[in-house]
Amino acid sequence: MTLHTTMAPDDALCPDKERQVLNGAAAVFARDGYEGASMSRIAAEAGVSKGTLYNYFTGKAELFSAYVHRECSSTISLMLDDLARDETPEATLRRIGRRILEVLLSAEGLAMYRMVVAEADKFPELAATFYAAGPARATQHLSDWIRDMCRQGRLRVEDPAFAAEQIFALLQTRLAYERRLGLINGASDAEIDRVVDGTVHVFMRAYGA
Amino acid sequence: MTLHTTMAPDDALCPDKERQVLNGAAAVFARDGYEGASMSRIAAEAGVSKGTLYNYFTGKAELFSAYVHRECSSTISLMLDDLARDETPEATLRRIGRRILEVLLSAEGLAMYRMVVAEADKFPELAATFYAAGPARATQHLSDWIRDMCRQGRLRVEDPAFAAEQIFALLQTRLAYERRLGLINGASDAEIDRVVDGTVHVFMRAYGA
Amino acid sequence: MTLHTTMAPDDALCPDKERQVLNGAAAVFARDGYEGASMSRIAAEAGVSKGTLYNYFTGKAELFSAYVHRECSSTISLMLDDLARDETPEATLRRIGRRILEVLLSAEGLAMYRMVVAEADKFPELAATFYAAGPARATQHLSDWIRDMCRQGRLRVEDPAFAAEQIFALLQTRLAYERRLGLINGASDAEIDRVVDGTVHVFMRAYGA
Amino acid sequence: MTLHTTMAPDDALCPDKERQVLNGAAAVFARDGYEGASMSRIAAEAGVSKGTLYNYFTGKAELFSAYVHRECSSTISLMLDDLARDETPEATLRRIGRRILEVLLSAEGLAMYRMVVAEADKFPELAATFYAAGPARATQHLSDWIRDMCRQGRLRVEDPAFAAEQIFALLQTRLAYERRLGLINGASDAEIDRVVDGTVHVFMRAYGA
DNA sequence: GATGAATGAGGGTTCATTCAT
DNA sequence: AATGAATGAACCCTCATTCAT
Repeated sequence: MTLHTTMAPDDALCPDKERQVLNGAAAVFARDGYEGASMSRIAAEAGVSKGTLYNYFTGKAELFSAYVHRECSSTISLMLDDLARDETPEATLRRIGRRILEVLLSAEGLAMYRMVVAEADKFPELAATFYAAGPARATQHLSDWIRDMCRQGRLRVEDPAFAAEQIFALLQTRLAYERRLGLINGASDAEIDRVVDGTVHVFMRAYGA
Repeated sequence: MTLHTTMAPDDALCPDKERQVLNGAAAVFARDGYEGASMSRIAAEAGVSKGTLYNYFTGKAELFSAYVHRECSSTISLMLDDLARDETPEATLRRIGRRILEVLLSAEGLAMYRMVVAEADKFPELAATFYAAGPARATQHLSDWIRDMCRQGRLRVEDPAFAAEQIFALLQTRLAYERRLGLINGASDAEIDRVVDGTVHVFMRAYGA
Repeated sequence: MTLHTTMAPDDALCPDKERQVLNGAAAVFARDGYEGASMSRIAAEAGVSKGTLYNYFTGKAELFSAYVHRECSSTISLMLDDLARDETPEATLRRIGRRILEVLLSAEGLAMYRMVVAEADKFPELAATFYAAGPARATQHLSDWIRDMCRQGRLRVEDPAFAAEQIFALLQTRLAYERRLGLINGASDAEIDRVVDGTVHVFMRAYGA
Repeated sequence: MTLHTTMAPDDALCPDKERQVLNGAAAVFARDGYEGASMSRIAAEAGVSKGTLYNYFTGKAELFSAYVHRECSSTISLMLDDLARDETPEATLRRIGRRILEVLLSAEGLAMYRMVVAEADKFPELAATFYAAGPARATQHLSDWIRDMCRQGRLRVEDPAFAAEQIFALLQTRLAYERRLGLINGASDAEIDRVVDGTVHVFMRAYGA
């Protein structure tokens, strides 16, 4: 039973010192990676004692896993967007493509990708979770839309799932690749537009009705 | 003790105890990543003493750097292939695309990518080296070819460099992504063909004359 | 909430949540020893919270002390037996010797002995308590009996106290020693008889009238 | 860095920094027991760094094991003594009994006994080693002697092995028991004589020819 | 009286690195 | 040039204990 009065705002927060811990973990894991992170630094970052970490998670691995799961549920799912009806396929693709690319380029998306790729062998389950929450969901979304467009005669695609994955891949031209390698630290709107436009252009030429 | 003369065969090899060290480092780094690797294990794997490591490299970071540089010079450069003249652009693209994809899916290429992405913030120079030796070279190669094809009137491309990067991105549809996440451990020829064909198909539709 | 009245059956028990704690402590101490035991495990074993432990005992040391004292008052005192009158000294000695040996070989007696010996330097008072409750009482008992037998002319003993301690020592031939070292996990009736008979035999030959 | 010359005596010692470690371990284990000992304290006591401990032993358990084995090979084996021919059985028994008892009462013998009993469940192999090196060897020795005396017609014993164990048990009357419990810190010659004489007396009365 | 979240010191162990040989 | 013993900081984790609820 926690608090009584006057702490309404904390009420939604305080039961979750676990959240506090996870936030600290997120900051440190994102900065240092799994192996590079230390429980001491996480505790310091979270503003709790080292022991407290172990009151909520059985160890570093489980804390990492919880962090990845939470991030997959929240950040990554921002990728999805509504597919409005009354607009050209180009416009839809441009809008949703931009959304996806922005997530890929975001600090959270980048950190997630790096860690999950780096530790894929050690945490196969996390890689699967990440894949399901991110790329799989995005391409599924795109695939559904493609199928719809085909039905409307506005696209002609034999293998919508594969075509969706090609969109996803095309969005990772240049910017995403360079960002993952730390060669760039962000991207201007113009640069993003360039990639998205390139994706739309190629896709429509290849699959437009 | 007979030494130098009688060991001619070793002579070409032994001066490179450095190579021996690097081979050990390669095995351990590829398996455990940078943070996960230990100098002890590298020494053991290389069959030398721990001290010897420090006779050739100032520390773990430099050893890692040397390993990445070497790998970039050797393995990764396999990506390039001759661009024969008397064949269709499709055939050339298919051939070179396959070569690139095979490197991306190889154990060495995978390990390299994972490490360099994971440690990009800590070793920016290595990320740049990797990028230059791998993606940049491959896309440069493709770009030159595209420009040539345009001159021959067989392709129509406004921004050859960007189009080349799109090819590179399209080749990373599905297989490369899943491999990096450890969701698959390899790919059949048919699967590779599927991706390469998809790349060629989309590219030619988008940029064919 | 109905509380006190309706819980009469528990009433006799519950005041002794202390007992519950001690039972948990007994299980864990006996299994893990003093240093090896943890307050967490004791709380879990007892089915109470960790904090409750400190409501009844000031700390681990006092809890251990209380446990040892209780065990000394209960289990160990089983060693004593009536010394019937109308039977041969051999018969009495055999009966009481068997009783003592069985306690020494019991799980409780073994655990007690091990802990009290292991921590004798850290808990001198407990060693004294154990000694008083166990060996001292047993040998006192035997000593009284010997003196009685001497008075009746059935034994001839100069130093009854010492002779009693010799009985106690003789009972620890083989079985007790091996059990304490974990070389055996128990003893058959025949094995016990062998030791008891040997004790009686030697003692009567040495001190029989 | 230590020294160069003038340390000839250390020459036989210094190759064995392992010995230095073991000596530190001996001091700490003997004082604190296995669980109570800490690798930090052992390192400090040995005058080496904590890391050095792990250059010689894989961990605390192995270090403990090595210590017990060494102690068993050295200290404990002092128990044995020659059995001269031309003296009475009483004299022999008194001499060898005293030797055994002195070892049992020694600081090393005591520490060994306590630890090996306390950790018998965790290190069964060490308990067996201790038993073989100490009690088993002593009783075997006694048993051989008894058999010899029987052949000479000076003792009459049906089960020499068991009788030997009875001697061993009788020697542990009072002094050994109280010492193990920390009730006494040593024993005077007179006290030792008292126990040894008591042992000889009882044994000869029981088994003398 | 009972709880269990929070603590921080200390546990055993591994590490990259140094340096006398 | 090569060794590997030695180091001590830092690692992850467990502990006995406290205290607000």
